[in-house]
Amino acid sequence: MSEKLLLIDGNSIVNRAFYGVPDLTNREGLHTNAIYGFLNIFYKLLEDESPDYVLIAFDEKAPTFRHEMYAEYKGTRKGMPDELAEQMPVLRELLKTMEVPIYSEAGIEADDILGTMSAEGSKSGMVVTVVSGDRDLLQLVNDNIHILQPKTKGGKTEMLFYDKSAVIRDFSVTPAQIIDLKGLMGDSSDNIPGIPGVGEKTAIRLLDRYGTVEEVLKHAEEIENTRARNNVLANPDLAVLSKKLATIKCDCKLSIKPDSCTLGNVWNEDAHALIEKLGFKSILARFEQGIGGSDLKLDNLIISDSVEELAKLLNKTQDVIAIHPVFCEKGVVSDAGGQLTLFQTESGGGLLAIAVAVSDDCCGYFETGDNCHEEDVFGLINEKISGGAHLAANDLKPLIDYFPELKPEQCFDTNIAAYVVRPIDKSFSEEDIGPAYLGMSISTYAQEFGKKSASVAMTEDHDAFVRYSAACANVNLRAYTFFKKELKTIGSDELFRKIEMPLIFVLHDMEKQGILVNREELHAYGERLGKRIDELEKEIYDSAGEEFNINSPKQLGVILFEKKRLPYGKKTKTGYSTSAEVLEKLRIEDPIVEQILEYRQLTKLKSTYADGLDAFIDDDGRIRTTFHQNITATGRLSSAEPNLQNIPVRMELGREIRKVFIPEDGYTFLDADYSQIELRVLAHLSGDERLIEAYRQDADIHRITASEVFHVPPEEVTSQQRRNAKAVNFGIVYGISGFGLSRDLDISQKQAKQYIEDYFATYPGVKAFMDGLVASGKKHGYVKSMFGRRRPIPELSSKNFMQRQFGERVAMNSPIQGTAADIIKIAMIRVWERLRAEGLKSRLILQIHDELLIETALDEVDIVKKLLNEEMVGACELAVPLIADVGQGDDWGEAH
DNA sequence: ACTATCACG
DNA sequence: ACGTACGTGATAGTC
Repeated sequence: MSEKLLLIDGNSIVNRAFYGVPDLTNREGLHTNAIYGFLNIFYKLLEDESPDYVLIAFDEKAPTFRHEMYAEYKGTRKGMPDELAEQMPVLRELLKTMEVPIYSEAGIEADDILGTMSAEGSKSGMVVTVVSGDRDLLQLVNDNIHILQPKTKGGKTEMLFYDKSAVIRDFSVTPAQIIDLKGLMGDSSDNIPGIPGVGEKTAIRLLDRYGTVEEVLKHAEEIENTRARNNVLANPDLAVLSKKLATIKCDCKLSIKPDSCTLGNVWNEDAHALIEKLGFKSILARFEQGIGGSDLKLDNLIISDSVEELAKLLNKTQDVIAIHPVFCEKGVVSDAGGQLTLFQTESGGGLLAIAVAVSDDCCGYFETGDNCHEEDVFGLINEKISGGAHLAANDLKPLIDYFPELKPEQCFDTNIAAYVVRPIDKSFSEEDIGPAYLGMSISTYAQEFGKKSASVAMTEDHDAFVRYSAACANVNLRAYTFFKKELKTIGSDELFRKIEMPLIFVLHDMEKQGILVNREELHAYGERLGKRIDELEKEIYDSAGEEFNINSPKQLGVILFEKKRLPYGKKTKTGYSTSAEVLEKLRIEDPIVEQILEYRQLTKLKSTYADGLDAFIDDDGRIRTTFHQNITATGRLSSAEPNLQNIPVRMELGREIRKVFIPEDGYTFLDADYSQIELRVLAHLSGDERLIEAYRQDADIHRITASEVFHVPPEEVTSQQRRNAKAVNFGIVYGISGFGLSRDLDISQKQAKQYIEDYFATYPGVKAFMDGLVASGKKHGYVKSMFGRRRPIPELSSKNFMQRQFGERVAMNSPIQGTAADIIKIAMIRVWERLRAEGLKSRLILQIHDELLIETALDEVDIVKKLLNEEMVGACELAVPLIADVGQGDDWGEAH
């Protein structure tokens, strides 16, 4: 294996870190966000690349230029903001302390250092990776040199890998031609002029034909396109100059060589002290691991296949048991325990093994087998649970059936605890929690075992598997202690204990119940759609004059906007927008538009609902969704596989599908939804007197709003005005913006702004409340719901105007949406508990954000109707009445 | 794996 | 001058 050289463009990466990481300061007031971001990227690179040699190149402070005589072109480079500038010397000092080789030299640009080092490294047989966000660097790529380009994807930084073919793929020129490309088209961000009038398209075409700038100039007279020819002929010197400016020097005289760039002890004590001073808690955690070695004292790990050993371990605590169970995938043949067994139990798979932690130095790993049956394992744990022990695990919902005596008060789901603490994160498993909160990093499952299933990993990499499982149990135990305190500190303790933990049982039960579907009816519906779709397809091909894929926005765009020359409204990144919003406006232009709109609607219904749902019907005719309790940033639930929270209702044809959701024999449906819960929550939270009074009067809130905003008496409000007012009310809840409202109502922004102003003039309490939320969000970095549910909003401190604007809307919306989510969760728990306590057969089966569906036994209709209404209305005391409308029917459509 | 579109609250 | 309504999930097409 050849040796690896990692070269990092310090300035480029620091820059990205600065703009990508929200503002941070340490206790002395020094800005630290760029340093923090840089370190994280650097550690990740070390892990991913495991290089033999490393060098970080910086520009010297005084800007110097590759070609002094052309300084005028590069001289307009913007200086960095002070908040970043003050971090540069600190970062360099830190890197030196970390014994990381860095290099900069007056008169030499970082680019040229990177170019020279990569050339030398490549020459001496190393594989070179250059990390930079600067596209110029792509010219260095050859068989031994590639580039990693950081790219921000939804908050996370990913690295784009560039070898020769990737460069050609993305830029249509070879790496060597990058400088020619810049020579022709220039680069405004780098102040390279290029030839005026020559853009990317022309430049690529010319290079494809002639290869280099020099050849293009030589053959300038031959260029067919007149405009391009004249442009080239007018400015040949600029092209030569630009190419020169873009060319990175690979033969600088540097005082180091690639093979002297060895990494020292990154984790030394001085570096630790510096990082402590910078206040990077999560990085300190890495240090402890780097300096102190393993977190898990594996000497104390009991590895056993005997149930007696498990009993012994469990007897060491009365307090809390942390577990990490490992199940076999459904229907997989496994040779766990030495023999071939086919596992296929109700819950998806049999228990293969379980790791148990009862105290920090007392942890066990047990595999099931002849000496340790699954029932014994759960039996022993259940004994402790009956004795009052608490159970800590990551994702408890799938385990509920194994612990019949378990009470919500004994539950500690570490996954949901982490979600409550920071709901904007994407994953909350043990391997996320360990590094993020507990200062320990366990290697991830994917790193250790790739895509292997649990049963395969367990047999093929047994030692690693034991270590991993035990580490997870250990994380759950530590997380129990940590989050218990943390939840109290942030005021989310009750929310967690009184709402989220009990809800696990409710959701588990709802998922298990499922909802009955009339299969025949669903098929008939699908066929009906299919027939009409076939007809429409023919009509559309007819109108288009050719056959094409109607489902392809790209092909459809060509037909509509190129062939038929319809006026296109919006464009997307990739082409014309063909969204319903755009098509609606083209209805009158051509009959094909109408046909496409109908086609779209029907294919959506058929693929997602008719055919899509059919695939989820279980043998007993019921569909079982999964309710996710840890997805949304606001505290709402989500539903997946299938999603039963987005079954059509707004359009008649779509609504028909609700007829196939039916109660079983002897049952009927009761469905209740909150009336305008979010606006009522807003009335309560804002304390706006007028809004509160309106609701107390049981007034038609949209009519009242219309009356105020459009300055007409309530009785003279037209239906159009009422509709518009409704949109304004929605807008308020979403965190209003003039643009959003104007687009929704198809009115001018000016008019929309006026509506908003009039609204706020009418309800000054709402205005004050919203302003307060934004201010508080900016001050604390988060906002809160009525029940203590936090939503961090890092966007509020973004330097990007749009991001910040988004953060403000989120600050206004989240407490409202979050409180509504809290309230219905409380109602769900109470309804579920009462159904149980009163020994009723009826069961809660769905939640759709503000709606609950109960499959109700016919002889229980009256009592459940009453109970459902009582618990929804009484879930929480607000300054305004909370109202739920209950309906009954023999299918979902009818009940709703 | 990403984008566009569209279903819901 | 920016280019935006809040929160989700599924599908099909394209890369």
